[in-house]
Amino acid sequence: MTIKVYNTLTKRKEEFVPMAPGQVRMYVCGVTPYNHPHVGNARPFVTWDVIRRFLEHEGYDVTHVQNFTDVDDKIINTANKEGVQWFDICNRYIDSYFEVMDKLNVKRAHVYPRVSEHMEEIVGTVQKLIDNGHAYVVDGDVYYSVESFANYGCLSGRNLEDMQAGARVDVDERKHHPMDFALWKAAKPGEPSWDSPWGKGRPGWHIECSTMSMKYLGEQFDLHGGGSDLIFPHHENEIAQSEGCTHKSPFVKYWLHNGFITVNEEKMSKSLGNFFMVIDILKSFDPETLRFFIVETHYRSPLDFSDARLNEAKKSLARLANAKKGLQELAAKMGAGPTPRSLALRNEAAKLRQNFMDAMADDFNTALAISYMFELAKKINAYKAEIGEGKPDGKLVDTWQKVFTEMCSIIGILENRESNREQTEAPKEADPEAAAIEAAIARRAEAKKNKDYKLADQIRAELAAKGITLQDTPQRVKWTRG
RNA sequence: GGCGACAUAGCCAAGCGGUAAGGCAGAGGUCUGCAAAAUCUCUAUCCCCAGUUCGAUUCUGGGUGUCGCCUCCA
Repeated sequence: MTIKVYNTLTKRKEEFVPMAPGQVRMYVCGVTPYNHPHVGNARPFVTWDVIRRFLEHEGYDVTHVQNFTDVDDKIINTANKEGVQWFDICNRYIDSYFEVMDKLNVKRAHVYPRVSEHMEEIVGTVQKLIDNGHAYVVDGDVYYSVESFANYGCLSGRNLEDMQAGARVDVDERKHHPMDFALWKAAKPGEPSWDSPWGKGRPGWHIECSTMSMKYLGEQFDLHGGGSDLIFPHHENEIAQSEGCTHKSPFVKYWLHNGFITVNEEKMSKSLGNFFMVIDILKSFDPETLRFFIVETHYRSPLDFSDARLNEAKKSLARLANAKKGLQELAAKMGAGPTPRSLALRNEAAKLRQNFMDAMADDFNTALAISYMFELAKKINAYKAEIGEGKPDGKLVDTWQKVFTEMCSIIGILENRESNREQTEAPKEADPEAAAIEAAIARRAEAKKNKDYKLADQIRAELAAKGITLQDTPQRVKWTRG
């Protein structure tokens, strides 16, 4: 199947053809571990997880590399504030990163390189850029000379003159050009530093990604992703560094960028202080709901975050979960032979599957793809109602289960993971009034049995007054505290 | 100031040349002692103005509005 991707580099949707047949090498910009991941952080990783799942589904052998920027001002500041070592901060929040992403059902990357573990290679890249005439040394700092790289601005669609005119940064007199950026920063007192030919210091922000991506994926590779705020300067600089180093172009064939999560239509970011940490969201919503919320919208569109939106996602997801449950009930019945109706439904299932795959192949259009999951759910529910107590077409049920499971595994939802159950079930066990409530339910059942509906309704009303909602089901009476 | 994106039903959100997927909410029905839950059915001419075209939500130009990047940021 031909996959199309929107390439930021060319600003077009292009046919995806990996450099080596059957293999995809992808690099995703990871986090700076100085705080717990917030919802805005979660979006790219869920997005890239779905991309990876789909590519793997299509038979590609995917190598996924994602960095940790563990040498950074924000980390140093946090460490100083807490009076601990910088690496203590990193370890704490890297652990938190994995904990959160595991809950969100994000597959682990194959390699998680850290800046602090690649100093030799980084110094090597900087040296090479100096040797190639793309960088210069000033007082222990090393800067990249943007004028030395003809293609500077190719990714972000800017040119040096425009940027200079609107520059908001203070001009450092020592730089050859105001837009020149640091590859290596001379050490300041009290900061972690590493040895280099230019004296003790630490790497600039952008050089790590060039160095580490090339180390693990080669001098040129297929996919590079991240939030769209990274297009400039981070990814622009990566291209300048990597191509300046190797003289091979393109450094990356396809650049993909996700849109932002906003709050009240404003970008959610740590600097604006309007961010929500994932661990806090998970106190009131299960991780699958958050994942579904993210994946319900196309990855390049902005996505506004709120409890109301999350609640909608929760209800939508419950609809799919119900269909899945219905399907399992059908499967438990064990089937009969086909009917004209069930044969037609089998064909429709194949069509829906194809539509789903086509949507995914069109720049990973999860929003469209998921709409076919809902259509499938509707077919399942309708058929289940039609046959009532009768036997379903066994092959139809098999087909549905296969298709539904396949769709779920690409989107990464409804995969029966333990973590999804944890919080929906747990609070009830802990409810101190559980015994009293169960007793009231038993009294109501007795009243119903005697057709004393007045008493039964009264008991229900009393519980409702305490915030307990009852739900009669064929098996038992469920109750929830709302 | 420079660069870029977006504007579709009450809300969210796909589609991007042939008269609008899906979800939430709402209305009506089924089921249930009644509810709840579940489920089924129904609900839009696509910001404005010009133009291209047999035909535009979809292309072009001009407005208006919102957002992002240019400073750490996913």
